[in-house]
Amino acid sequence: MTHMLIALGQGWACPNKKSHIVTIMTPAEPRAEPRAEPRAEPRVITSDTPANGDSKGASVLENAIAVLRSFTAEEPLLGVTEIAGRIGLHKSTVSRILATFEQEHLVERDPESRRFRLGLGMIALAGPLLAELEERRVAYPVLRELSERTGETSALMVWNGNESMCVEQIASRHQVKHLAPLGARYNEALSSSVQVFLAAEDADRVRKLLRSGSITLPGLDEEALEAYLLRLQESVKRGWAFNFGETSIEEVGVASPVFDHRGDIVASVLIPAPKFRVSQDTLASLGEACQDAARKITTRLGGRAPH
Amino acid sequence: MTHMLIALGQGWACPNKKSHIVTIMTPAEPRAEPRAEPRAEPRVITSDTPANGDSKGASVLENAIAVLRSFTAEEPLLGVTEIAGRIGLHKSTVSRILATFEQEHLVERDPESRRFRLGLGMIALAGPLLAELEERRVAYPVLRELSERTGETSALMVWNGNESMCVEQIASRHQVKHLAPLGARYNEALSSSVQVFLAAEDADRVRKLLRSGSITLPGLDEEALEAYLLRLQESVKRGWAFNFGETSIEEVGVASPVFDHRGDIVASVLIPAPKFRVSQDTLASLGEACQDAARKITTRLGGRAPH
DNA sequence: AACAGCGTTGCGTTGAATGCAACCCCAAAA
DNA sequence: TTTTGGGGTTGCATTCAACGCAACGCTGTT
Repeated sequence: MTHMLIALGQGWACPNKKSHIVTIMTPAEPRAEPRAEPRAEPRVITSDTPANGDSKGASVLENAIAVLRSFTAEEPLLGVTEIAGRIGLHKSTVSRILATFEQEHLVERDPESRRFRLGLGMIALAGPLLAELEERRVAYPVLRELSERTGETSALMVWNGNESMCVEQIASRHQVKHLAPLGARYNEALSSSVQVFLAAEDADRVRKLLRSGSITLPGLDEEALEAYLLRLQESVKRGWAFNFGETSIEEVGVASPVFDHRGDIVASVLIPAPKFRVSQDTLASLGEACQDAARKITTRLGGRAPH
Repeated sequence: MTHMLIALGQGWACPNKKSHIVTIMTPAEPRAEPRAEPRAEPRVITSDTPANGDSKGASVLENAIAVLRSFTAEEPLLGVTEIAGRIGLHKSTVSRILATFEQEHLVERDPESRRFRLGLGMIALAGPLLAELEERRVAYPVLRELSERTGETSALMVWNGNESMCVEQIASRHQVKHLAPLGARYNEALSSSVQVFLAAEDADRVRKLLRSGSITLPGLDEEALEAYLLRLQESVKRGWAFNFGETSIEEVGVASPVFDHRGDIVASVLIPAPKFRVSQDTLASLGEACQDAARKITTRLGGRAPH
């Protein structure tokens, strides 16, 4: 148990939740695409492989989205066959989907390698959304400074679909680091950013979420539930929440809330880090740095802590 | 003719073009969606309306993309019927498309209004792309300062598909202002940002582009073409290009290039403004401010002017 | 209470997405 | 030079799923 951390900072109090923030669920890890084995098995699509589970019954749209999702920051350039193999679709299908996307500027092809990449049309699509996410841009320089200061990765998370989702991230300068892609989602109760968001919900709703399994808490029973609620309160008082290797033996995390002008929580600042690099003391200092950054963002957003 | 503007600043010289930058075409105005009349005519889809031109032959994918495109920064919340009316599809079709998107987090629904908005899944999709567009984030504070200083809208444009496309924009504080949505594309030769990009191409390629009509120049003939090429050179010397009501009687614009470390052009800073607010003198000062901002961004990108 | 507008759902038809295989193209190997 | 191979595209027939329709459920209004 790592509960006994010093309560410094002055915490935040239970606010009501913000507007456009809704519900879902999922595991935590790099989060593989819902469909298709990451790569392995080139999928020998012969007569007896009508479509194994994966792409089966998937509508064009779902397939198309899967195609778009196969582009990542690490591998921005992909070939038709490559994509087809990964998501378990036929070459020709993928080729046609890509052709449509290309014509709509959602993908473009690298002139030399002849492979595909996401096109700038995506920006246009996501534009209206990006415009709304004022927090992102405000947060960016603050996160940068935070990562500079702590040396660790920092991220801006929002609560969406009962999951904590990453909308901005600055990579740690260290070799070993926690790095989740933009859009990664987390729903473990013990994840520090999830704690921050749940602390802003009222207790009954938290109970319901945990009981329903939307938010996962290992060894869930009534006792554990109440202990968890207590822990949330402590986090509020402390000003930041932590996860000391509780979701994964190798990871720790601290998180702190960002509020809007109404005192509603709109985001949280998260610092994930490899456990070996963080002792309980350094965890506390990370927590304070995190809280500090979150406050800065809150201020720049014209927000204020609740109460 | 507004050619005789003073040549101050020290200009930039002809660089080679940057990597992922390709080709297309289109008109200039707010650029209505390729498909479907903006709104008018609710489309009385009766038996004798098989599908008039618009959605005709449109694949599911194209329809789906059209649905996503109907969300704008001005109208982020849309209902099924509303969307269906605009893009000329059946309610049920749109409803089903949205259902799929919702399940993939690409749209979500506003709890109270029950209407749809873009979902954060879009961020995840566009993420790999956003990560690449380092220029955007670097440019943001600079643009903000630029708009602050000039009072006008400022934008970051990139060259994509033989069109100049907006990837970042700060709105003017004035009531009357030029405002194009993120992702808006321009292909008129006289548009100032287009001039900046073309000035970075070699003359032969520019000739080809103009002759092919990919880039539009009113009254195009050999003479006009050579005059245009000369104008590009002047822009380079001056350090910024301008468009003094030449694409539209009510608009003016100035633009200046942003370079990467190799001296390749990667973007341009554009200040569009209503003509009535800008004299030739103020145009020059806008141009200088623009150039200044572009240089700042270049520097922060670790870039340098060519030569 | 009746109405009107909106979103969803079942159903039958038909059109379009799929898988396949042949083909094209480029590049590396022979 | 020819040959071979991998990757991408295209024509075709099949079949499945997307479409339009209309009926329904819901909510808020007159």
